[in-house]
Amino acid sequence: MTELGRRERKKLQTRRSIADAALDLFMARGFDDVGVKEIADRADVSVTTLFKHFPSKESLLFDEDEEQESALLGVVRERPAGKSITQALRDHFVEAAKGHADHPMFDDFQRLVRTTPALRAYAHGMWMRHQDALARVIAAEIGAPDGDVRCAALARFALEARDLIFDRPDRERAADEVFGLLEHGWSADQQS
Amino acid sequence: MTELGRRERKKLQTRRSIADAALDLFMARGFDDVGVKEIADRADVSVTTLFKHFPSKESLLFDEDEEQESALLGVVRERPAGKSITQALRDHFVEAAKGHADHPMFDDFQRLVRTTPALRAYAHGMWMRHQDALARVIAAEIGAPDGDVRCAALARFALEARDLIFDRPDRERAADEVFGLLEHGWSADQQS
DNA sequence: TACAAAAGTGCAACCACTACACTTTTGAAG
DNA sequence: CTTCAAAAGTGTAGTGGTTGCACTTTTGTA
Repeated sequence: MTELGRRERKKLQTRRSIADAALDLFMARGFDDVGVKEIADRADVSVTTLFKHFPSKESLLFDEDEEQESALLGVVRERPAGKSITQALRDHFVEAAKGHADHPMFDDFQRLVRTTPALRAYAHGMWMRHQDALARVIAAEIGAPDGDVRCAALARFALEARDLIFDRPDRERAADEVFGLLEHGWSADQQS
Repeated sequence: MTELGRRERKKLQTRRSIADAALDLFMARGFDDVGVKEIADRADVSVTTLFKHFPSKESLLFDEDEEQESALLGVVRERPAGKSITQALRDHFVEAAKGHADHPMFDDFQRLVRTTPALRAYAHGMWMRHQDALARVIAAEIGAPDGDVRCAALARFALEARDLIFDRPDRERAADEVFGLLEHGWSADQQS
């Protein structure tokens, strides 16, 4: 099934060496202080080749995206009986926010992205692309028609919630409050 | 109070002529098919001057932003007694979405922004900058501490809701559903 | 009237990104 | 093994937004 010829292997290899070079340099000196030329040089390819593998400078840092989406849809689709959709999403994000403590490089990466406006915007854009897929899964789960507004809204809000929570010091508590709001509504604890 | 000297008047005048030239050209031929040079020429200024008035090509289209924010904060702060914050926001957005039918140019403008990715992203970014201010007003209204997570979440979600609603054919109905979700929660009408 | 701040200018440059014409590599078919 | 076309990679020259710089012109004020 996964029979990759030499050609494909070499292609992936170049791609990886570019991404690796980019990661190293960005981590060391910041996103804005590293030019594409330098990355290409480090990866021993031409700038043209670099852009044949990646559509933009920002994209050099975000390679794996398919896994994230399937994981996201999975936790909704295969949540245990009795667990609400919002709870499933909450738990998923809390888990992800725990920050792979085994590999501290991940925290550095997050800090790089969060502190670089261009990267922050790009990452957010990528993340929000999952909105439609998530909305469809939610609609399927509750038997609503595709394109239902409430499902689209929940999908959008839940995805936004992740970024909202990430910026907070106490993420778990923040997740409880934000997803509590989504689950039970603003007027649940509030008088106005 | 508003005594503007000749200098300030001239400055505003050049600024306006730049913005006007940009609007005309963008409307006529689209955002991507008009260069800054051409805009500067049309406004009879140098490119350098153009960029001393506007930080980017996108910003040429978004001049007034202060009014929008104060209007937004106003509808929350000065909502009639008995009206919830979410309802006030809902009504405000529905009103704004009605699209100044008197001036059809506004609809063209909206279409230009919504169909140009760069502009859409920029406008969304601008819009979301109101989040902190809105969150603070909400917190003040319900007597919560500044920086309360639920208030920040409601602010964020409400702002996102506007864009969500704008894309729907029946905006009023969509507004009801989305803000109903925010007000009463996902589990209000849903079994899972 | 003189002077300093502010506005505007033109030029050169930077950087991400693209088009193009080209060479090299590689998989597969005869 | 040879042949051939597709695919990967290259260098160059460009575009377009954006900035830095040194400069002139305008304008409010002392």
